Amino acid sequence: MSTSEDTQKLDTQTEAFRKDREHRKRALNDDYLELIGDLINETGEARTVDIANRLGVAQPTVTKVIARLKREEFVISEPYRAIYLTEKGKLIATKAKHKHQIIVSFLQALGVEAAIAERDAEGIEHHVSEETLQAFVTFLYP
Amino acid sequence: MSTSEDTQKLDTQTEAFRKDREHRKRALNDDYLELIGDLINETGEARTVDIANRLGVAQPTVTKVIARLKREEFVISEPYRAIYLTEKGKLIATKAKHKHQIIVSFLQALGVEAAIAERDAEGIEHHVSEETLQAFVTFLYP
DNA sequence: TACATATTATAGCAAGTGCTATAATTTAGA
DNA sequence: TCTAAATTATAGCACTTGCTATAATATGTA
Repeated sequence: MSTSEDTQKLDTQTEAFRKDREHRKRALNDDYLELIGDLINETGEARTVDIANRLGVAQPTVTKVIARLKREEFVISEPYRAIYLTEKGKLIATKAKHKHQIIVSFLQALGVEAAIAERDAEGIEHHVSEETLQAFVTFLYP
Repeated sequence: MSTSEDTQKLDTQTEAFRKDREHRKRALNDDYLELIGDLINETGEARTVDIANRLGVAQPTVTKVIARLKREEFVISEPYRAIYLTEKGKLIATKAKHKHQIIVSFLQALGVEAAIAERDAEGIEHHVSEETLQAFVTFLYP
């Protein structure tokens, strides 16, 4: 392998690590926003206690993350009241849900069992590019 | 959907979130250990400065993570000296590299471009279960 | 050898997620 | 209504990854 190819590989890998760190940051946002969207669809509102239960996390942890999501204008909420999505938040929630569903379907189509597909999708979805997602869709609906 | 099925779904989802948080913790370890393994294979040793360059991160960040990996007995190193893997560390590095390669091959087989496959694999690999990995292998070598 | 350069370690900061304990507020039932 | 239960907010802890600035050590070269 030539020196320039080495450099190219280095850049590609370093870029991959950078992207991965970005994705890790966004992963939690996606999880929260998607879940808040689900709860609103199911019950009309997203309450702190329900978010905490579904995520399997303590309630003050949720409160703290919601405060950040509020700062960043992904959600709206008054003290002691339920949480709602802004338009910005809705967009992310919808995209995340869509991606999630495609990945679960894709894994199941490959023969992965439903519960495991669900578990893996939860982690994978935050790291799948548009291109790869498209490849999944093409595989599902050729 | 019945109440017990709802509960089942809740448990599955909560468990998925729990697993995801575990995986996020391990992801950084995997990245470091796999990279240290690569560097040792390529140059005989893993130096802090090289790890920092490849990850695209500042050198003191690497030093700090290495200190933790040392505490947890994944690596060995003397002050101002290079870093080496323990048996425990080697095991994880080898597994991670194996998984990484399968995922890259799989994505490319699906038609994803090489550089993108590499980027996505970097994130995905930490969240793919044994079962799903096996499904990838079966797809590659039916 | 001695000095300049490269590398590693340390200090100290910011921001984030996670926890428990406890205070404040809302909701629901007697 | 009024009180008990449920819910949310706050305080404060630990730990982690990231950073910059700078000190300590190692390496290579004149």
